[in-house]
Amino acid sequence: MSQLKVYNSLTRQKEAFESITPGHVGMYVCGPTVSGESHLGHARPFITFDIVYRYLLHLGYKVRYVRNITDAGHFEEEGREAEDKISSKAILEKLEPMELVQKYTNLYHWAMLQFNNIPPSIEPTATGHIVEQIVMIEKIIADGYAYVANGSVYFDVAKYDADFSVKGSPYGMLSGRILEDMQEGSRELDNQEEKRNKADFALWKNAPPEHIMRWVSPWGEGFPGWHIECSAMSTKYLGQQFDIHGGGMDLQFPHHECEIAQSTVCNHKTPARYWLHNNMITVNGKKMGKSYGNQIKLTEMFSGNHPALEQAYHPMVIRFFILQTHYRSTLDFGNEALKATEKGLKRLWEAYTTSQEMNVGNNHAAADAALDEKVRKLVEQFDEFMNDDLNTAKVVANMFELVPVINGIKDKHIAADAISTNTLSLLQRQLKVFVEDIFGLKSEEEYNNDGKLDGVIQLLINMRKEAKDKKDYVTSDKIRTELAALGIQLKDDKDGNISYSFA
RNA sequence: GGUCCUGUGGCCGAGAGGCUAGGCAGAGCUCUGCAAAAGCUUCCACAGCGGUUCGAAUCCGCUCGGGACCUCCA
Repeated sequence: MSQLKVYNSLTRQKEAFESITPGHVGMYVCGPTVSGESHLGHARPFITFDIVYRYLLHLGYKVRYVRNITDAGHFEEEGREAEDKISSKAILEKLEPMELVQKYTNLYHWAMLQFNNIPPSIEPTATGHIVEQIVMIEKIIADGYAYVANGSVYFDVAKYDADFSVKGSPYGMLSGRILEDMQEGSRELDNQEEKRNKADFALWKNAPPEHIMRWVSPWGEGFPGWHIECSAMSTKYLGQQFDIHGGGMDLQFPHHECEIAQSTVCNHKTPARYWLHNNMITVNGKKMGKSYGNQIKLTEMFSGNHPALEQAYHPMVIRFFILQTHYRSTLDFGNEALKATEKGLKRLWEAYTTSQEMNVGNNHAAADAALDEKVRKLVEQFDEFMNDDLNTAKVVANMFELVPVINGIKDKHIAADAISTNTLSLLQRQLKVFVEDIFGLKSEEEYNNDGKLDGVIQLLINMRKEAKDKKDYVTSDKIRTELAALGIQLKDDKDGNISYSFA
């Protein structure tokens, strides 16, 4: 089998993946800031890296997957002005800051569950690692790469760049920018006068009196800077250098760039070997994000309760929508596209279910050698495509090519012995592995079916069958029509059975 | 202004020198008591203009369009 290759943002090319410790992988992914509700755009990295996680497990690695929760510091409430930090929001809602954070953390966890994302091995919080962050900042100061100003601490980017460029780690190495180029276009920010250079970034911020979230530090009461938590927590749980660091492309600069600088000063090596970045979800070609006010919250996606939505979309539909494109391409949101995904997923899932119930028979020689070969190839390519920078889109395309074959066998349109037992069982096995274990798809029915419903529907199906046998089409059509009105679709199969699905 | 990405059929999207994915929608047919589902067939592409090449959607140049980052951001 081919070897896994991933596109490394650091080197701008696909590279063979080799873990530092054979058999083990350490992966860090930037998690959410829990000052507000997650939106559709947030779903992408968490689903993308869930696939990465699942695929690495499939390859047999033991993976420690760390995904943080940013619940402290300097961040903004969605839809509010810049100065409206978590603290003032808390006052408005008469909530403790941690109460607010808890609320959105719970909501986030709920959404992750809806998507069938496997929880990370460790989910550290920024507030739980204030000490680690302070220790790290002290080390950076001691090494001379940070300075204190009015109770805040800033990272000295110019000095870092000068000293580490010669060691092969210039500031900007990840995002491909050169320090001098960046000076001109940057805008005015608060407290710029405290910084020696515009490019310097905060490691620790002095807390103004009204800021409720504050901790004692060697520099006075304040809160950690925007980037230090990831450096502190990834080092703590994954070591000075680990295998994969993931996140959205918009985090590449400055967030990941700053992480590299901080960690490199402390640990003398680039923190992660492979940097993976997923692209954005767009709306009419524009990134879905705070700044554009075009985001659709996940609760709205699931309920359909948003002006831009023509209907509700099931979490599995969204998951599949994301899988149908390569993670490094933008993905344009649209009702038409989502509906197409919904229909496609339904067709795929039904064929998948059929494939798992199929009797593989016992014939060694395929009657239709060409078809047998085609099926085998389509299945074998699953691994090949995933190994090529996790190309889920191509795997999905192959799965769809297998659908007519599966349905054809079911309908007896394709002879039972056309495909060998070997190939059929390979198909069964690999479909299950990829559909359920790696893609993490699951039946929509599982969400709202407690088992009793199935019994009731089977009863109605039997009644319809009896009516049909008696040519009592009035009764049989009534059962079918009224169930359809409830969103349950009956289908007369070729073999005389009746199956159903939820519309 | 700087750095970088991108432009594929009605829509969403793979592909990245020759074999021209896939899904949805449209059209026709088959099966069926009817319908649905399913199956089969089919229409519709590589922004424009040049260049390289035996051959370009794919490489190069220009033009036009879209976008990301440089500020919190997945």
